[in-house]
Amino acid sequence: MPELPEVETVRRGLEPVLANRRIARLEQRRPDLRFPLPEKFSERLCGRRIETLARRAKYLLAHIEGGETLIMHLGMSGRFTIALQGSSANEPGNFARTQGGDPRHDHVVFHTDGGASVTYNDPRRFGFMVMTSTGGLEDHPLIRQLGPEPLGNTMNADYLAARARSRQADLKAFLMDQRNISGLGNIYVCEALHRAGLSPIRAAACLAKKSGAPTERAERIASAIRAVLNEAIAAGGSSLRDYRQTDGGLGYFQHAFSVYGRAGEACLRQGCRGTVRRTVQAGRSTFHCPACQR
DNA sequence: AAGAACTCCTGTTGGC
DNA sequence: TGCCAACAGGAGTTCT
Repeated sequence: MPELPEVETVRRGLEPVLANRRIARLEQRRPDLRFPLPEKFSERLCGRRIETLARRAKYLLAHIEGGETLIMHLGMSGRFTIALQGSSANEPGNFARTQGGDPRHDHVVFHTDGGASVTYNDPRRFGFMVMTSTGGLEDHPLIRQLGPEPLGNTMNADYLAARARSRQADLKAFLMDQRNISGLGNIYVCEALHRAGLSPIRAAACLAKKSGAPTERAERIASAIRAVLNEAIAAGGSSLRDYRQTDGGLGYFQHAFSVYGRAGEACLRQGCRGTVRRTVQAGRSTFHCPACQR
């Protein structure tokens, strides 16, 4: 569900209430999400200060005083909601349901010494939380294999070409694979490919010349990825079903989609008379315009 | 070793 | 109205 822009929006929402605060109390309402929650979860967090709240790819990283890092992933339906002391947002009723989701799926609640409570809600439980030593974070199995941040300096046409050279997989699968480039998901891959005018079913190897040098297509997809992500972050992410910002508010980038969810509608590219088509790749929906994405 | 299929889980939607 | 299949922003595991 949440891709990089949504996770970054959540990070920005949580940072003011979590960074530099201590965990006063932890409510853990079930033993596991996708994986078991950390051993002695409460003991390892309570009384400790969260030094910083960072993001890597689609992961939130809470660096905890004492040398541990809490790695959190929202899966498909994970959501964080903040309730400040004296607010009624966490009490039963329609208001809470609208803001934070069905309370039956409130699995973990962090209470801070600043009087805020942060609730993790996740109906499908594809999300997870694991703890690891901060020193060994880069070697953690979940982190080690991640490709570069799409908004960082190392993600560029040269990198993509070198990585995609001689790859048989199609472009969409290549960009969805977090080992190649991290943080993209189904929505933003579809949007970036449309912006770049590239077909999702073209072989990834088209990004490189025989020499390994980047093609003009590689330049186009690299800048399209950056542009789409930056615009989506500026819009607070995309709200389709589950996703909400930490104040319960909606992101609004979904109104700026060029292809995602627009099957049968007209292509929005200037001068293109094509119609957006939905196909299925690797069991996931792909939206693209066959007329202008080649 | 790359690539594809299968899997986890709940909720919503659309067709009959 | 009910029932059932398809689908949903992800990605680890297991196969070929």
